[in-house]
Amino acid sequence: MPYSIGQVATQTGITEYTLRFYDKAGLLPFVKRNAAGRRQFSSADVDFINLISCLKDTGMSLAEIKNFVDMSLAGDVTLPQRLALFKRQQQAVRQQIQDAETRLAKLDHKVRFFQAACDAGSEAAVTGQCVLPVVPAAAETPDHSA
Amino acid sequence: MPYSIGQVATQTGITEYTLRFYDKAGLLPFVKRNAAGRRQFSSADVDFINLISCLKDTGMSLAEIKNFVDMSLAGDVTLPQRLALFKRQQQAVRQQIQDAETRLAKLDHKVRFFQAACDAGSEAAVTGQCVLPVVPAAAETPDHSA
DNA sequence: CCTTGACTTAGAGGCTACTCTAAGTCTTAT
DNA sequence: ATAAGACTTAGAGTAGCCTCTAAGTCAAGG
Repeated sequence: MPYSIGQVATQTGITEYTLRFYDKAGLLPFVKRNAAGRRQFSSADVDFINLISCLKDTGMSLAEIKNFVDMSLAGDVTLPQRLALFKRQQQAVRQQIQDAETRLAKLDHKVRFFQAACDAGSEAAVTGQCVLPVVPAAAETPDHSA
Repeated sequence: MPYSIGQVATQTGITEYTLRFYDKAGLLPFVKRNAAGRRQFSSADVDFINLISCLKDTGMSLAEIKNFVDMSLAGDVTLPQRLALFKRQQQAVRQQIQDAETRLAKLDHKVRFFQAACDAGSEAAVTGQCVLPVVPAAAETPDHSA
């Protein structure tokens, strides 16, 4: 028992507009139509759409995803390429996590800085305790601007 | 000794175009000009630009960053708001890391699936061992397509 | 003086990924 | 039969973020 586009939109949280957009873009070549030309999604289709969402969230562009879809349609010959693609994406996500952790550390630093500044009631009071400068402080230099 | 826009571009990896774009967008109101109207970046400016990069990488929009810049210029009154902003962004990044880990697990699963499929030489051979279906398999159903 | 090259501006163009409108078709219930 | 509501298409519009062009200014070297 197939699903309509509206039902899939509800299930996946992707709007009908976007689903049609993906279809137009060649990301959903497997979706069947009924006699009236309406899309009929199987639950395997829905699962695949969720996979697309997942890939997109890892930072894969629609073009790359289309590439993967095309490979999938091409059959078993492309298995090694698809394996390679997922390994690459795996690495990419690992890198993303590392980068995010680096940024988190910077944010932690900032939070400590602003906590101290808030407690002290002024930024100038804690400047110098923080490596990351905030706006060339109006408080720090006597100011000789125009 | 101040830096030119070209030097800052080299140092930060942000193109001159983008730096000017950021300036136009009000993200760099602190950058001074020389008599000829050319931008002169201090090293504090460069540090701040790196902070902007960092915030952008955490998913903050330029509009939000502008908001932060404006608050910084407004002085110590906005310290609590800035603290709150960084705390929010900290939480956002923690969430991003969690989400990335969830996706990484899915990718790991996919890699295992395709590794098995590659070893077996066909997708059909390992289908059913994987929750995430790949394209409504040409291999699984007898196929009655056009 | 004149060229080279780094800078200035305003504004046009481009890319990705939607998001929506318009006009029309199909399905279902009353 | 007809009205409501979910669907169809092509194509225009939007948002965010650059990216570049054109035309001009300025400083230093030959």
